[in-house]
Amino acid sequence: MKSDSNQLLTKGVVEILEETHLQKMLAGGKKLRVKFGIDPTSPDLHLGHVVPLRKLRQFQDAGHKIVLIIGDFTARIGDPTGRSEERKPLSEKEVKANMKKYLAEAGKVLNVKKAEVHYNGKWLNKNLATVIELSRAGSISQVLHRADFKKRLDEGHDITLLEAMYPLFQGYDSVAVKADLEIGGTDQKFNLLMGRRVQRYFGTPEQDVMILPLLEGTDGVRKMSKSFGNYIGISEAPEIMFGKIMSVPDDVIPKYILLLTDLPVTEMEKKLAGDPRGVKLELAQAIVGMFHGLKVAKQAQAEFIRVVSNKGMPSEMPVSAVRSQRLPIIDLLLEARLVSSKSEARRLIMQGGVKINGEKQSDDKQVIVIGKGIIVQVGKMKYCKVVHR
RNA sequence: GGGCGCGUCGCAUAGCGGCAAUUGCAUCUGGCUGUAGACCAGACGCCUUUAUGGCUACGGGGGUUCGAGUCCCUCCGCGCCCA
Repeated sequence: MKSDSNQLLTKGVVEILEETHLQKMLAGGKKLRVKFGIDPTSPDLHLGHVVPLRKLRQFQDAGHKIVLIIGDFTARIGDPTGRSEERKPLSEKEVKANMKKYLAEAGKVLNVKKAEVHYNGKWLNKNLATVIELSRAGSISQVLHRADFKKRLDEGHDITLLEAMYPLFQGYDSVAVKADLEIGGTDQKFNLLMGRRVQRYFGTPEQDVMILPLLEGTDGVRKMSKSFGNYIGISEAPEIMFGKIMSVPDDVIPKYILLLTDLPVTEMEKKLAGDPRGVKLELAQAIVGMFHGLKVAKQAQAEFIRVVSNKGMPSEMPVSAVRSQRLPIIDLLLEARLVSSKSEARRLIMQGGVKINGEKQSDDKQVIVIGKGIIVQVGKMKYCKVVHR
């Protein structure tokens, strides 16, 4: 148990403010209220989201209270962190539906039932007086100094006053829920610290802040994000998830081990030098196991080795039915939805990317007889069984 | 309110009137491999009788021209500067 509380503040943590204050609270046996903000616009969780969720779980296991804040109000403004995305206002219904899904997914890591869940619209939506008061808690110069605002202005983009208020709004959440500690990624540092400022302004005790690293995506360079297309979703099919983890560049593997698993980091790192593939298989199994169970993870691994390493056929593949018993190959590919246009089909055949029953096809004009069903392969990964309807 | 500028393939960029249109990233295919990673090569609007072929495309609409992403007018959207 002792070593646990050490790990709590150190493992996979970038920075804690105020660290000594937090240590004192823990040493005094205080049960903390640990705040974590959720964006209701993207219910699909990926491994990047799992990093803070795991940390929250650790706090939960140590007996602390997790307080989840669903930013239905702040989502309407859009967090100006990072790039400017178009932000469609979500209806209440959409938020509810998204959150149901989110909490179900988060439940694979966190014990959601034991956590408090709040919508920040509850205290921000109707209270103009609070909002006015809030706009005094921060200053223009302060906001302008924030790194990514500055960057955006320098790049010739604009920032609305409302966006500038974003950090204050979400900082007020800390007042509303009496947070002792807030957890977030490095990109959230400014926002997290604003929580402290707002709490001070409203005369309540200031929260501590724990900053966690951002996880790189499958490209190993940029942070994992849906818009970069480098994410590994936690609801993805086990085999897909397994394959994606295997494709992550080797040098970020230690980080994955540290942030996403309980595997011994230094030991694994040593092994990585000699047997990278083995370490990655182990990692992939641990992560897939976390969401799908160990048994499924083992199956996924076997499947990966069979299909990818040994270039075999997958044990299961989608089935497509086409209209006719005999079809020109191009129409066949199109009808089976393996390509999106005839031009693409021709191109793929030209490039030698199309196989039928394991045989490479090079004539784009031939007519294929379906018979009792054929196995069509496009590229390395796309398999499909085609039958006559 | 005044002055200036910008809107081109998923994103980003190039484009003295002859353009299916440059380059980078992403994507896809092939090769190679411990991997679906890296690296190398190629492809990347659609359709076809594959052709010095047809059609559709450069924010919307109109115009000039044999010919317009490129010039002109106008509308929409975005930005900068001054007030």
